[in-house]
Amino acid sequence: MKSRAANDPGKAERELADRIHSAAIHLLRRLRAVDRASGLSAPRLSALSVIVFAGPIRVGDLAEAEQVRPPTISRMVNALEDEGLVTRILDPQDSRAQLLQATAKGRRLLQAGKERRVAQLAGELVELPQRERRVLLRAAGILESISLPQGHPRRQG
Amino acid sequence: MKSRAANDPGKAERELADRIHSAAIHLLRRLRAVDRASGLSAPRLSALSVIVFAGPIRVGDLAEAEQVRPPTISRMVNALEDEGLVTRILDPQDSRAQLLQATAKGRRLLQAGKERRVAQLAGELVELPQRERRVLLRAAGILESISLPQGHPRRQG
DNA sequence: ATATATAGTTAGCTTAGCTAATGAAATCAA
DNA sequence: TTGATTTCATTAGCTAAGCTAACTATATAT
Repeated sequence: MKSRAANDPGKAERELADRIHSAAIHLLRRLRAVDRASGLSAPRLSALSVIVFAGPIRVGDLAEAEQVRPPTISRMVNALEDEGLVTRILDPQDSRAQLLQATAKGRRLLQAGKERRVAQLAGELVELPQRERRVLLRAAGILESISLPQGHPRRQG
Repeated sequence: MKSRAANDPGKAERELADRIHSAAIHLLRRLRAVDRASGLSAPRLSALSVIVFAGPIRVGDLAEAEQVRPPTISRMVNALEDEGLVTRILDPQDSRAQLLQATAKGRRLLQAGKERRVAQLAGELVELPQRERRVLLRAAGILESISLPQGHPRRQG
């Protein structure tokens, strides 16, 4: 009889992927609850996050990052602008385009929200033994490394 | 001079929490892209997932799990029912309430979607050395353990 | 028996998603 | 250098997803 891996190639990876996927979903589902305190909806908070960390960014690139169509982002940016969280500057390279930047208020709001999430999670982690925390730290590094496209050219957009 | 931890208690946990949080966000953001193939919107897919894995479940409990208000869920369930993905049965304990159950079609649709996500992630994991995959497997177990409320009574709903 | 609380839906609003069409600038062709 | 085509963003107009307030119906408590 052949080995398990030969009978079902990739089975171990799929089981691992399933576990990681499930853990990530449950983790973020729990943390999402504290975002109510930000006063922003989830889509706006997510868009603001991209603008803060990837900005200055073009409207179309933000739409792609958020996996929505440009008109959706266009209106969200208007709303964020009205709330004084984001400003637009003209793209010096291309005068059809604009670059989106977070304001100081936008950065503060996002930072506060992130700190609430992190504090909530940190409170859960504090009960873990040091050994397990080290495993989680290594895992975070590994997961971040596979999300970077460097080295492996992406084949699906 | 005092130790770092004494100067800033919980700093190590917050750094760890930040890394895990960030890794989970980026992971799920990437995987979300394959959900387009399901033909369902993200909110419906999420609700269906809860019904499949936690069902039979009451409408109000589903609303709480999804962190939305009952009217929002009420209409989503109607839509899922119209598509033949979910059915309602009367709660034998309480005739005001209903229990939601996924149909075979609903379970198949969700299962196919999950397999697409898992296959995508598994494809990324296959490039990792065995040692790192073992770290990820342990991390998944640790993360799942802290999300379980057993032992620690939850204080914030 | 009456009052109160709970489960879910309906009504009506705003926000978030989409496609199609438009305006304006960039790029390509001839 | 014009003219055609592509690209960036917005507008228009629709459906879906979020909310609160108000309602119906059943459960529970007085």
